[in-house]
Amino acid sequence: MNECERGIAALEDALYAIGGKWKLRIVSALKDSGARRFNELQRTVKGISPRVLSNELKELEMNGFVKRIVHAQSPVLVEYELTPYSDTLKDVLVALIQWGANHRVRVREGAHSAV
Amino acid sequence: MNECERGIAALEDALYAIGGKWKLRIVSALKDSGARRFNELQRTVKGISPRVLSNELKELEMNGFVKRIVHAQSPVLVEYELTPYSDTLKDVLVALIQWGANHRVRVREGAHSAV
DNA sequence: GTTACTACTATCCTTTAGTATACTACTATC
DNA sequence: GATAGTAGTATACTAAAGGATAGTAGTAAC
Repeated sequence: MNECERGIAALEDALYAIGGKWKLRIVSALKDSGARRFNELQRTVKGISPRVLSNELKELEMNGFVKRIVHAQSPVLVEYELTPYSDTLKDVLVALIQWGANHRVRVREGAHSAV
Repeated sequence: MNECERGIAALEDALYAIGGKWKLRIVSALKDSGARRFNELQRTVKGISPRVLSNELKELEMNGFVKRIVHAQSPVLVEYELTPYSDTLKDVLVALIQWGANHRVRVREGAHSAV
């Protein structure tokens, strides 16, 4: 595996971790509101189905972005919250947002702007 | 559309522009070698089918990353090359690669490392 | 004991992404 | 005139992502 291939692999790991329709919306919802329960999240993240929410939370947990906290009293209460590790995404997300916002304007303008 | 939604939209534009299995491999191939013809690219980017290569090149062109140059002599020769605009991806790609490389190590280690 | 909440899982379906491969229209070579 | 290269397109398929909706197991309130 040469340097270029390692770069592509790292890139794909990163894109896989934050890619898809819902992951960043869930992270965003948790960022805004702190710990949330499953059904609360389903109401907050508009349009997501419980199946998809469940899958995405598992992947977010596997990637270390989200912690699942079970409060064992009755009835069982489960909360999801962001980990400190999720903050490491900040720089890369800011870079993506800035580039994306600029790109959006550029494409809207029909790419007439120089360079 | 509030600020958060605009951020998500910008993010999705960015992820869409660089996402998928092939876009960055094509960009990478063009970066390494300068202008390339269609069939050259198909040989360089291992495993891509002509259909997908054709689709991806059209999207890359629409996004302003790639320029399609037709040399009208006979036989017709078509070359694809990166635009200066494609350089604007550099910072965001570097950030993604660094984060992804770190994340890969972290996940391999079973996420035992602090934070 | 019915209703409603908790946190999900299961099943099925549609849509999107990607793969495989044949084919076209043209030019050039042997 | 058969073969091979140019730059793709067309058709048909599989695989992965996501959507819709019903159901489960438990608790609690009315």
